[in-house]
Amino acid sequence: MIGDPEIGNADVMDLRDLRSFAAVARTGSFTQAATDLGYTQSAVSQHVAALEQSVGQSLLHRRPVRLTPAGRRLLEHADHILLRLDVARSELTRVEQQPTRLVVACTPLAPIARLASALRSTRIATPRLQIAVSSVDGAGAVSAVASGRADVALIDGVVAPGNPLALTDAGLLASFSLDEEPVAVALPTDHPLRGASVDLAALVDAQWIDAPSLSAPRADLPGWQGGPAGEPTITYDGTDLATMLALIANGHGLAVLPGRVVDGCPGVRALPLRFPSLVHRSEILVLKNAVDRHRRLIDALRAG
Amino acid sequence: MIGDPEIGNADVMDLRDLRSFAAVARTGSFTQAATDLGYTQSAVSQHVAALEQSVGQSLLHRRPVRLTPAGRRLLEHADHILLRLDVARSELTRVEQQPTRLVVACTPLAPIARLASALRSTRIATPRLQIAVSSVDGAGAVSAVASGRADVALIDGVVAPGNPLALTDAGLLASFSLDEEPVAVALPTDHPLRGASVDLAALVDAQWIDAPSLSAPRADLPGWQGGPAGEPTITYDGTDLATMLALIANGHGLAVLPGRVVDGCPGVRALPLRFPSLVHRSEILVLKNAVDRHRRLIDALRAG
DNA sequence: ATCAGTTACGCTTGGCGTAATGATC
DNA sequence: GATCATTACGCCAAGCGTAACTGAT
Repeated sequence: MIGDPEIGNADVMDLRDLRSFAAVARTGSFTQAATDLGYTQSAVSQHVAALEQSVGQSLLHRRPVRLTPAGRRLLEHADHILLRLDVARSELTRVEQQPTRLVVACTPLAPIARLASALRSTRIATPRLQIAVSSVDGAGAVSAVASGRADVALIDGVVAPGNPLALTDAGLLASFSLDEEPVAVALPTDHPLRGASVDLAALVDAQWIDAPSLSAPRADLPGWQGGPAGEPTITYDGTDLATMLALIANGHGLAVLPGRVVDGCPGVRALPLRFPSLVHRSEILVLKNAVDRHRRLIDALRAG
Repeated sequence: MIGDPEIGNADVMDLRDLRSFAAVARTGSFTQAATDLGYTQSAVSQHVAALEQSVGQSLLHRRPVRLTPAGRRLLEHADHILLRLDVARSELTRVEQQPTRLVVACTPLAPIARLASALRSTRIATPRLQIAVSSVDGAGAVSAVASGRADVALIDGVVAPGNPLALTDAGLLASFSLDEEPVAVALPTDHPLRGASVDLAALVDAQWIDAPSLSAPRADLPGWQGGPAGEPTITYDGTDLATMLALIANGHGLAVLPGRVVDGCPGVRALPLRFPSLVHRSEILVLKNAVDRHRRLIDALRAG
């Protein structure tokens, strides 16, 4: 019967399974997901197995762990669901705390200076107000805001001009563009490449440093097409910009970074990107519910 | 730690609890929800209790069963989550069935005739194609499409002109406007009220027939303000339009209905509504994923 | 007194961890 | 052989139903 929604839905797809699946997909490892969630590898394995049986399809290739097409589809839903669950929980457990604490989640290259001046100009920063800043990746920022661990997030990323940052949003978050600044390829000063600007395509064969915690990995850059498989890439997993620049200065590889942070750094020079046209964009992220509450801060930030 | 989404989320809010809670909120009864879901009243009671303990708040007033403010907030999230879960499941369990069967969920006053002619004109109705039509309410139609029990839904409702029908959508459904036609107050032919048209406000004290399965109850009409509590109202729970019109013709009460279905019916006349300005709107509802698959049908329906 | 939701209680099952097994590099 | 996922198994607890209980009409 079409109109009867309940019969036959007995199999309700456990949320623990979904959470474990999402964690495995995110980390690429059953072991890592298990420690993240406080489970045993065994438990996570059982969760994913249960989920796969429940939907009747394989969701993950093992060894290496990668999503199947079905897994990719499910993950999108799972992310939305888990995010909304976070929001629901944080909405309901909201202790009506007086607004003496503003928690801001930031990605490493987000414009924290703007935040500081915005707080000053709006006089939000009364003595009774505390600010906690913590480096998180984009997904972490979304999660932090959704779950109420942070009130707002300042996030950044490299995208085509005018495009919003790509986030898993379930229609619950509002984001406001703060800033778009030029990006450049960061090179050692003694690098042979000269000229006023450069095509990314001209550098496919170069050695790159991916710093996924600091900036989008090269493969995720908009307009980046494949490139030859197996070309060497160094990965730096930290969030320290100085370290990253030092690695570049010492010839370990190149990276795409906002020009601002490269300029004036010894041993490194920035070569503006000609194509594809990219910008380093910053956004402020707030729960839709909370937009009004943070209106003044948002406006001050947007005003610059 | 802000950036670590996983620690402390141990309490994952069981989906069964959420489902039971939503069912209770929908039906207004623990007992009814239990039978709908195939549980015992006791189990549903435990589910809701567990959920309330989990969020630390009362979600439902009992006796009569009604949502608390916190419950209302949670229900919105729960509906979205359960809907998305339905979509996820139906996406993954999609048997790659050849398109020989088109299942259409319809609300009682939806323009099925248009569907028939659209099918003829697009020649979708080849011999190998079957059509199943079943009456469902708006929420049922959403659920039917989300879970894949129906491919498309034809839904109707009374709204202010130009406004979409209100549905719990998690950003997964696409709806297309088909039609807006005038609504009228249906009266017995011998009713004393005369004139070319009528204000709803002039009829607050009249006897009404609410037919929630057939049309929006009066209290849900846009622009309906409260009205005196306790005025008598008859309820007809069926979906049969002829019965409804017979009730009106026999003086049991008035109702707001699309003018089209009233005109020409013996014993009943339609008085156009002057204020508030309302229309009977029809929409076609499809999973966003499936819009392309059903493009021709949608276009044909919209063309009229 | 009846109806509806809650609480008590026992039983079953599901889900976890430990540990052994298997596969892949 | 090391690493990582799966399977086996036992144990505990979560969750269900039955049935007694409570309160409201």
